Order: sequence, then C-alpha cells, then structure tokens
Amino acid sequence: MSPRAGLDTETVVEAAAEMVDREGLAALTMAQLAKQLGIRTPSLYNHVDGLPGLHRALALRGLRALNEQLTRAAIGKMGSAAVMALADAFRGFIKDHPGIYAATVESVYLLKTSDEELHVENNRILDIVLAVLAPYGLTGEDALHAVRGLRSVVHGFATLELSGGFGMPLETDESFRRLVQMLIDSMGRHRQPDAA
Amino acid sequence: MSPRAGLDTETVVEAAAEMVDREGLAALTMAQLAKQLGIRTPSLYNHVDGLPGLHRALALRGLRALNEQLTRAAIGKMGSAAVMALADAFRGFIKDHPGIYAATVESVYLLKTSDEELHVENNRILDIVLAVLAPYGLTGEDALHAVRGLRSVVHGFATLELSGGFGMPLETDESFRRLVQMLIDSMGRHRQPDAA
DNA sequence: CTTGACAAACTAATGATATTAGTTATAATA
DNA sequence: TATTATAACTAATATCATTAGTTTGTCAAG
Repeated sequence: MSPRAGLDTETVVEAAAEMVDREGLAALTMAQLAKQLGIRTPSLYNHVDGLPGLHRALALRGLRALNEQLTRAAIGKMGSAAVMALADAFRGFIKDHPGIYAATVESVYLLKTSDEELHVENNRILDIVLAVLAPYGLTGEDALHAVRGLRSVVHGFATLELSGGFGMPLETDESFRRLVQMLIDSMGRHRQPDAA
Repeated sequence: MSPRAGLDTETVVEAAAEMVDREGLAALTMAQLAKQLGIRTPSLYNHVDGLPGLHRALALRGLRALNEQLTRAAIGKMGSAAVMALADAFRGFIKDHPGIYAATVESVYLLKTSDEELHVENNRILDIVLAVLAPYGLTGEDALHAVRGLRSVVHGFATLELSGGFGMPLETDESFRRLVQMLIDSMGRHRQPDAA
C-alpha cells in the first residue's frame, strides 16, 4: 500500500507527540521532527499539512486521548467521587501531556472554522462533564456555569502548576483537592445533598 | 546622553507591548518590531537583550502594571467586596493585556535563576492577595492553599475565555462571578463570617 | 517477468527569522 | 573644535517553513 516502506501520517504525528510532551509545543519544528525521523524536512509534507496541520493533528489526537481518560475515570462512580476522579484525571492528563494539551487549547480557534472532527471531540468532553454533574440536579444555565467553573479550575491549576507558578513549598495535590472539593460542596449545597 | 536622538529601551519595550497585546506574544519578532520602529533589526540589540531579553522586559513591565491594578482595586474595600474586586481587576488585566500577561506567565521559569526584580514583583502580588484574604482568618498553609485557588480560578477562567474556549452562548461575567463567589463563600464558611 | 503508475523521499530554491561582528556617523562633551 | 561614546548601520551566518520539480522504490497489472 505504501511505496518505499516509508513513514505514514500516524508515525509522524506520534513522533511529534513525543517531542511536544518532552520539549513543549513551541519546540516542535518541522526541521527537528524530520531529523528525529531520519528524513529531510520537505518529505514531511507528504504526510502532514505543514506545521499548522501538525498542530491540528496533535490537538485532535489529544482530545481523543483526553476523552478516553475522562471516560475511564468517571465510569462506575457517582457524585463527589466522580467529580473528583474526573478532575484528577484531567489534571493528570495535562501534567503527563503538556505539549499535546497545549495543542488542544490552541486548537480552539479552529472551532470557528467548522472543523467537524474537533467539534465532535469537544462536545464529547462537554457531555462527560455534564453527565458527571447531572446528579447535582443542575439544569440549563446553572449546569453550564458549573462546567465552566470546573474547566477553569482544572485548566488554571494544572497549567500554573506546569509553568512552575506555584513557588511555595506546599503540597500541590492538597491544594488541588481543596479547590475541587470546594466546587463539589458548592454544587451540593446549591441543589441536592451529595450523592456519595 | 543618547546620540542620534534615537530610541531608548523604554520606547522599544513600549512598542513591543502594544504589539503583543494586539497580535499575541508569539507574533512578536525582532524583525516586525524593528519595522514598526523604523530601524533595522540589529539596531534593536542596542536597547534590548535579544528576544529573550525583550520577553523578560515585557514580563517585568506586566507584573508592575498588574501590581498597580490589583492595588488600586483592593484599596478601600474589605472581605468579599475586596476579593471580588481583586478577581475582577485580575481578569480585566488579562483580557486587556493578553500578550503581556502571557509574558508574565512565561517568565516564571526565570524565577529559578534568581532574577531579583521579577521575584520582587511576584512577591508583591502574593502579598496583596494575602492581605485581601486576611480578614477570613486563614493562616499558614490554609492561606496559601486559598491563594493558589484564587490564582487558579482567575488564570484558568481568563485564559480559557481569551482562547475562545467558552463556546456556549452564555454570559461569561455571570460565570466568573459565580465561580469567585463560590471561593468567597468557601472561605467565609471555613473560618469567620464574611466581613462585608 | 516486465512494465507502468503511484507516491514517498529527494534536491534546489525562496523568503522569513535571530543573532553576531564590524563599520559608520552623529550627538554630547571636553 | 576635537574627542568620545554609541545608536544605527551593513554584511554575514545559521535556522526555520514552505513550494516546485525530480528521482526512485514498490506494488500491481499486463
């Protein structure tokens, strides 16, 4: 199916994924990636649509992986345990895959260009969070405000943590737990008693 | 003091600041900045220490401006009003100066290299937040966890807002207000009744 | 087994970028 | 007025992304 028994898109994106999680999204260059793969730079264009295309591919890949992680974390749990597990999984993903996560955040601007695949993955994530929050009885706008809150908390905490923004010698796990618990308590109070 | 009646560092950094807030930190190049100022690229090196030096200068400038904004917002207020005003001012700064704020976040890695000026500004911000949180009676680690929480919430919300991550047609001001209020309620409950 | 076609990988070239070294020229000062 | 400091310059190197056009290996059809 493929002459020269050479590379394919999957292999290229995989190598790029390792590179961005190791050295950051900004360190990903076509030149370095080509060197890593043992080919000349222009050959990469046979597999990916330039640097922008590579970023998009990383974002899509990241959103799919994130969906998988979040699903796995939320399954079989309910109420506060589910929310905490979801938050932990999200934070874990960001810390384990900082470059890929950065690509997913960056890719948000593509949602305005009707990129169907990206839309699907983003909506999937929204649905997971909504499902986990459902037992709290939040409906309509209340639910959406809550989703934004959770998203902001996890994104903000994890990215600051990554950048090294928490200088103080203080347990970050505990800081995070308290913050998420606060959100959980707030939701439980606003409507129904906590289901777990 | 300066031959050729030419530029000085202040003017260069000022032009860079406008550029990054208009087009993003990544769009700041020595070439474009030089063009904007009407000089050749290498001439910039007479005023700033390359692109890294420019980024650092933007970060320092940003932290100082942020300090000013936060101080102005917190002064003359107390308790929940002070916290809300602080959060609003912080979010406002990020939205008004996205490029400069990005430079301040990026600059955190320099704190490991004993950059005294950056340290001073960062500590100033920490002190402001601690002062505003003081009426809640949080002490020691409790106070630091609270600071991290507030920082995460504001940073997370504002950066997601900027990137366009809140797709839903839902009032962002209201989302933010609820999130910060939740933090305020949590602190008030944890120790003393709200002072305002 | 040969041949033709597809496509991966290549070379060559262009234009943008940052940076350094060394030169020119101007404004302040002695 | 002459000196000096230095802003701005030219020239050069190295890296980057990207496009155009060429080579060549692999697979499949004859």
